[in-house]
Amino acid sequence: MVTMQDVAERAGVTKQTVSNVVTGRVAVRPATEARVRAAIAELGYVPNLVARSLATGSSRTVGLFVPTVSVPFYADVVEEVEDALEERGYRLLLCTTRLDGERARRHLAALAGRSVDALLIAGDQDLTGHLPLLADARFPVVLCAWEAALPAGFPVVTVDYEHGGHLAGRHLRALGHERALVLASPAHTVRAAGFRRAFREDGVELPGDAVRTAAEPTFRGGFAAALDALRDRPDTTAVFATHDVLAVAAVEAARSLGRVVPDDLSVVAHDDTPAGLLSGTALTSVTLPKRAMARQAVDLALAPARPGTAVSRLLLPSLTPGESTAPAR
Amino acid sequence: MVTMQDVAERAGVTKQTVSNVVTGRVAVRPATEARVRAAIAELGYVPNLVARSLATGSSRTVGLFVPTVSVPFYADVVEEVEDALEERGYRLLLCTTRLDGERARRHLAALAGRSVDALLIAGDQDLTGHLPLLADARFPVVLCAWEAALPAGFPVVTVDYEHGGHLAGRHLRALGHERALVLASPAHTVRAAGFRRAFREDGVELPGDAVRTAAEPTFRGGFAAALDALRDRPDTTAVFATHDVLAVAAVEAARSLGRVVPDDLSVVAHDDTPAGLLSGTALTSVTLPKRAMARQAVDLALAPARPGTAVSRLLLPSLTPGESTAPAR
DNA sequence: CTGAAAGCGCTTACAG
DNA sequence: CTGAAAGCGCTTACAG
Repeated sequence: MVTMQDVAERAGVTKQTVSNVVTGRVAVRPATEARVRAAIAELGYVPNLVARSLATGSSRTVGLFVPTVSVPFYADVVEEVEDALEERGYRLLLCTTRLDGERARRHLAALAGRSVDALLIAGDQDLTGHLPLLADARFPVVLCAWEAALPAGFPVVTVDYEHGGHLAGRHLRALGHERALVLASPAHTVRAAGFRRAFREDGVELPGDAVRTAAEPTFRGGFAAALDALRDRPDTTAVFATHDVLAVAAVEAARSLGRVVPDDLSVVAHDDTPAGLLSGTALTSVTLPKRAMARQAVDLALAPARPGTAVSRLLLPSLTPGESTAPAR
Repeated sequence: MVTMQDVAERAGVTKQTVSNVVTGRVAVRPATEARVRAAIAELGYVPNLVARSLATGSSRTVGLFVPTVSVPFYADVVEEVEDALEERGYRLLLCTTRLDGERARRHLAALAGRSVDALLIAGDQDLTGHLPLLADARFPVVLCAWEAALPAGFPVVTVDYEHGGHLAGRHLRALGHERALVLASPAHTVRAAGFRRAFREDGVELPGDAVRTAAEPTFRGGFAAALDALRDRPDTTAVFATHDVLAVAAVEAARSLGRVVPDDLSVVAHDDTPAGLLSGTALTSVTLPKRAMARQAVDLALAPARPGTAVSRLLLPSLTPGESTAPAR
């Protein structure tokens, strides 16, 4: 293995001159620099990043916890975080927790000891029991894309999910819908609440059972719940699905009842992840600013908090019109 | 920051005795070990992994290149690799290339300099131009889940995709199907070839245009191609879709033509990733041994190749029966 | 079983 | 602009 010392000898300088050339921290006379660069090329020298990390105290690596990458939303988050890190010269150490506390604990232990400069934790996860570990971690911890149950004491960059639900509700109200249902995952009560508020503010109080919770946030679970709800309340003209797969399930359930989307039923989805494409219909959807969220979370994690810096950020979602909503008739 | 030296002083020993306790490499007298462990606990000592890496020459980290994590198959591969690594005490550095050669090159550069002990490259990727870089990488490189265009000179762990197509074909022939179509992604010619071979071996030569290539491997692309094909050859009784999304598209296209799956049309999918659930029907599918593939790739990457060790492995897929195939009538 | 020494390959003040 | 020295926090033979 060729070291900085080897390059230095070849170029007839000392190794810190080589270091100066490589890091660019200190200016080097052009002629010297040329000799050093030639030596680097001839020897095929590659700086040892581990040695650099030990000397500088920074590993140029950031850890990211996500529940899974098998859910399109988190897959997108991972790629956005990766992009943001790459732009800043950092690498990504990925840990999927599968919502398993024990896994999270093991990963946390593996990250201790300076192997990351910061840790991003995306998605509602049960951190109970790890809070002490996290609190005296030797690196900054930033929470990202959390909807509820935010543990105190950590910076967080997330989306105003309540506002997302509100946007969906306002959109449907603007189209004249009155009898609406919410098809929700158990974890999405905040989104449902925002939706309800939009209707209330516009003079329509949705009944208590307007929110139908799917036993599972899967196609099957959503399909069953949607079928059930639409049979129960056949006069329903609009559905807000808090999750993309649930939206597809709602469309299919409506279709199986002989109803056409959007003519007979309007459907608003949440987050236009690739799964949305599967329905064959571009869904009207609440869109989350994933890229902005990733970038701000990374910036927050990498820039040490100084007085006057925002320690938490709530980003606004938007509504992307599609072909799945139409005026009520 | 508390170091090994601090622990040593506290316990009244030298730091290499602390090292012996921490690594467990050398036996330590129980009484001494107890004192050391007490000191570690009192001081909250965590070994600096970067320093250890520099001393040992191993970072206990493995890099993984995948085209993307937004495709369910690769999402699964990432999680399987992560599991395999965790079991062996390694961490995962993730790089998604997005099939962009320039991204791959940058990532490769970022991994040089001993920041990983090995690199896994999953999924057909265009490595042209990076081959020299890879060839004299300072760490082992293992290819995994490649279907075609295998660059020579690297160990590879992959699936016999041709055999997967063959399984699909045999299954449909066993059900008595004769007029079959293949709905394929441009990259899946190997799977289509295996399918064709199964029919040929059973006495049925599929016409040249039996393989329909979707312009894009998306729902939309597959839907259009399937609709086109089924209109073109209305006597078709079975479809082999080389990709899960294409299978869902085929089911939907058939339905839109008033045909019922599996009664009027049998559909065999490839790889039962979560996307398959969206169709609402459990699809009969070729199943890839992702877990075995990940484990063997990791083992191959971590165990230095010795004479007599298999340097490449081809794993067998299987066929998982579902509700989307039935006897031809 | 425990201790003293050298070394892993860099960077960082600090002189010149 | 360049050089000599110390240090980052570990591990690894090697004596005792």
